[in-house]
Amino acid sequence: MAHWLMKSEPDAYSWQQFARDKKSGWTGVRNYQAANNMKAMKLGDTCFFYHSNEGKEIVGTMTVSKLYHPDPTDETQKFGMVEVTAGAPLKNFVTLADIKAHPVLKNMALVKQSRLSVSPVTAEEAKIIFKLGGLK
DNA sequence: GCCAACGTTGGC
DNA sequence: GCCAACGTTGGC
Repeated sequence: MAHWLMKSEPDAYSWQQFARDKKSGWTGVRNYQAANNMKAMKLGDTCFFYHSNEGKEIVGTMTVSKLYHPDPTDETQKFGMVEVTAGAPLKNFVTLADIKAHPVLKNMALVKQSRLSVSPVTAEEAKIIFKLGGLK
């Protein structure tokens, strides 16, 4: 089971809103690398919800509930989307500062490729995030 | 608000 | 196919 991290600016779409919606189509990705990562997702994969700009922290989990398919909001029809279902909020948010201070997490794609909005998370990284986040 | 990083576009 | 110009993301 793979793990991923997906970013959203809370001004645009927050975790709080997502938790109310229960599930959401992840539209608006216009970057090939991010789209390729979504293409690689399988049903049931776990994703971390990261608040970019405001907050800069991992706030919750979600699972992939619909595979990659065309994004109707993309007029060029080049990019797709997945649907994700809300999981649990982290008990303790894992901040970017926490991540950068951690010997393992500091090598996350999130840090290395700061502009990539959908990035892979290794099994080891996921385990640490769950632990720091107070889950499992 | 600034700016570094980086992806995309378009002229040649 | 190269590369300069430009736009966007996102941390600080």
